Amino acid sequence: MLDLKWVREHPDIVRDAARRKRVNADVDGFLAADALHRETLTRLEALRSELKAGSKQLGGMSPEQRAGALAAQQATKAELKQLEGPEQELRARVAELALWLPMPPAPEVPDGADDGDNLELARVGAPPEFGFEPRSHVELGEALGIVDIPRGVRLAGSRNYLLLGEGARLEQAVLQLSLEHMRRRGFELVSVPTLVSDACMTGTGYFPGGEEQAYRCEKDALNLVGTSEVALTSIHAGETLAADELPIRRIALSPCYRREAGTYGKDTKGLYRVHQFWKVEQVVIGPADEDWSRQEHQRILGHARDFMDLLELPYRVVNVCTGDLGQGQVQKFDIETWMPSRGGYGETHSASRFHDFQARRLNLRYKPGGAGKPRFCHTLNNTVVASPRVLIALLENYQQADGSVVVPEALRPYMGVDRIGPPAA
RNA sequence: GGAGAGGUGGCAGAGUGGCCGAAUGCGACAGCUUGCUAAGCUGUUGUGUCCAUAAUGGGCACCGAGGGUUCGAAUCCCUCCCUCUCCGCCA
Repeated sequence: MLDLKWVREHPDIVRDAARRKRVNADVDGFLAADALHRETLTRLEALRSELKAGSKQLGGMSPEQRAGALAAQQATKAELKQLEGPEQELRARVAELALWLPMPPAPEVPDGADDGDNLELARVGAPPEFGFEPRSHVELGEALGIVDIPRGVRLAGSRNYLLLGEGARLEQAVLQLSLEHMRRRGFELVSVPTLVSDACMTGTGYFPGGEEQAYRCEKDALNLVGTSEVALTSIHAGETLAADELPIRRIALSPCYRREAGTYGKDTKGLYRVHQFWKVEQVVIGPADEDWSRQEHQRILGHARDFMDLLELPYRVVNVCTGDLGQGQVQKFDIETWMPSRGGYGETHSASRFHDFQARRLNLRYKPGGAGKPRFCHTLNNTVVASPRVLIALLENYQQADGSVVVPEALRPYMGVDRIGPPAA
């Protein structure tokens, strides 16, 4: 959500943001509906004022005086009734259109149509050189008996999978290591609901627009989250926090559910694009301070980079272009990790900065120090690690000629072994 | 799931149709008094939105949410949500 007063004063900036972000927001439709609504509201409130004053007088009148005054009151009321319907419709229309307005991207966001136009900012580590024909994570995992996609599909349809034995343990090891990694950085671990209300989905910006991507439990009007960001960011919705409570830095470990509608034929092989996965997500709620917000964005990006360094995986960081930016995001950095079977880098992390976009929708505020009025917080989030996607990188980058997979140093205390396999002949 | 009770301002708590945007108390803020602390006295103290403005002002809305009755609703009616107590079920 944008500050609607600001939108009225800067329609060009919003139009430009919509064009560059390739989002379908009806800026002019919004402006027209908004103007008409305010005009209607002014007339309506004038009538209400009149009616109210009349009612007050009626209270002190004698029965004879009443009869005449009542007729006038009823006429005013009839006129009021005629305006109420249109006013409500207009108000709803304005609110609906406002939900689609895009947050203008930060100045350093590159212009572009899609992820092909993202700008590489850094590259860390080198892709491994294999003295043999490297295998994909699917080939490795099936041979080792730790990944079973056909049976996963049998249980729950396409894009489902099973991890078994050392595969499931490797997943738990990465997740546990990441929790410890973030604990050291002062983040509070929270266990959150993964079935949430529409208010949470709308508040974080996933609705309207993302309904097709979410699993919906219609009976209870609840939605399975695609990321724990939704719950984590919504925790203090409707509250006014004290300045000294900020920033709030939290992580959650949760299952994530995505329908992946409209991705038929895309990334169909393996564990890259699946309906259900685990993710440790970092969310920060901070003060309305652009400089702080930018610094924090770098910090949460850093936490994820450090984690990839800990796993000793080659990755790069990209500055996501306007066309690949979400409606509410002001700026986004993705971490892409080297995946030999793709012959390239695949997205494993996404660090977003929202300014006050989510906070406005959630009505998430804080009282600045001193006697200031409450202000909307700034929110940010980034992945710490997501599995099984990270397993692709681990299995493929650490594979050996004999089909075994070396466990990176940092994971060994959690795994109890330094190698998975080799597969039985 | 069944039965009952209840949701009022930062908090506690009155208010059963007009004099209620809401008593009273506590808290908070400002001033006075006091050698310090404590106490006492006086005053102020909700939010949102719209309109006009140089500051300032005015209208409207808000007593869990939405709808209804009425000239007029915190108060009456309907629906929903949430909380508490008891019973049932259950990881």
